[in-house]
Amino acid sequence: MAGRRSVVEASNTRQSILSCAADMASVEGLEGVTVGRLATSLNMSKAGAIGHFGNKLELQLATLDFAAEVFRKEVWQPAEHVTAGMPRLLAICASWMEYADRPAFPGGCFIAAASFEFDSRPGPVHDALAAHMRRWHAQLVADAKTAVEAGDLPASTDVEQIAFGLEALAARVTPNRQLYGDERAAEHARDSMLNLLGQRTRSSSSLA
Amino acid sequence: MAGRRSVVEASNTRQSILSCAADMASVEGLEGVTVGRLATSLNMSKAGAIGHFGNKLELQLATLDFAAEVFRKEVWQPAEHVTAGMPRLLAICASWMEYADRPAFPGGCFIAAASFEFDSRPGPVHDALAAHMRRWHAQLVADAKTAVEAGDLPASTDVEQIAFGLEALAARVTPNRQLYGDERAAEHARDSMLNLLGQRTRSSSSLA
DNA sequence: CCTACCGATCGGTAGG
DNA sequence: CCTACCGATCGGTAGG
Repeated sequence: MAGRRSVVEASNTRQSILSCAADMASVEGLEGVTVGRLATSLNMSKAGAIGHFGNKLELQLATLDFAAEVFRKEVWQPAEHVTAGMPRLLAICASWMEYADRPAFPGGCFIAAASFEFDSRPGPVHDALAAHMRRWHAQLVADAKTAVEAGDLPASTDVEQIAFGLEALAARVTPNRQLYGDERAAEHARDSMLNLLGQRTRSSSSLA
Repeated sequence: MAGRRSVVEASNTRQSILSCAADMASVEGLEGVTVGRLATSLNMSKAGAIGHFGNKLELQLATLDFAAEVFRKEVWQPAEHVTAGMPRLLAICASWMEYADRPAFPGGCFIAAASFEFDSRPGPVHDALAAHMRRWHAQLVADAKTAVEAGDLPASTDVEQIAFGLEALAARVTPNRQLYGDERAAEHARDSMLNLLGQRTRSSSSLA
């Protein structure tokens, strides 16, 4: 083993560490990832694992960014080039629910879990998470506004309420499936989303 | 200070410990409550604080039950004697959103946070939490069924979807308020709930 | 990226 | 309900 590695190897190692940290954090929380167990799980020394980041806070921030990038690629990127407004809202809901149904991390959606872990804990992780979520929230609000202007949502629509509703429904998929074994959680979320968007099709009850 | 206390005093102490533990857990998670900091916060010794429960797991289970009882009293009890079906669903949503808007614990709704902390962590806390939530879920489903039978919801209604949607919307109030300062989170949740229940009143936008 | 180490805190217990 | 203590693990660092 051992010795210093090349820049490329170091970058690969860094990604491996972040992937492992994100997996652990999705199950035990971002605060629950300890340097010791992370290193053991990677077959590395503690100094080797944490050295790429400096300290635990920086590791947490890097892990959050890693998971946020996965989330962006899986949920937002597929809908990026869809027509703004209702078409894009529906595309986002579709990719979001596919992701919620088959999450990239063993403990389920990382972002949803982190938003409950750090909502009442001030600090850099809270702030970084809020910044990510504000961007996504603004995107939902913008598309809802466009949908109103296009006449796809009633003029009386509260676009903030729409965004809130979609976020709430998406986040609940993991806990409801994992807590009381509701295998249809993503389907319920999807149907409720369509309901909030006025696309009430109670019969179209299959995913994908 | 010190010395053993009477049964009544011990019971009071026990409640004080649980109240303090629930406050801490609502902010830092149930796993984040350490015996040492709990004791310090209570001006007690570690042995004094944990002695009432035996070990940390038993403390966690007792804290969960404590918070669940607060939740039951605040959310379910006010609606207990309301007519089953849609009237009771609306009453539950009302008390639920009042509670979400003014939660009993500094970190917000304890139950919602715990359901994200323990959804992917097997063990006694997961199981106890799931048991509580299953009871509440069954209550929502039962009232939704009654509402369908009474004609207050369409015959095609998926009652599981209704329960899922209400749970999702209620749980999201705390994180959205605390992460990006949405003071209208409870209001958005309430309006979305009414939407899911077919009581779409986009103009009635004031709480309580 | 490793070994070897630091002080602090963890959950828990013996004994009073 | 306290003091005093246990081994284990925490985050972090020096030095190579």
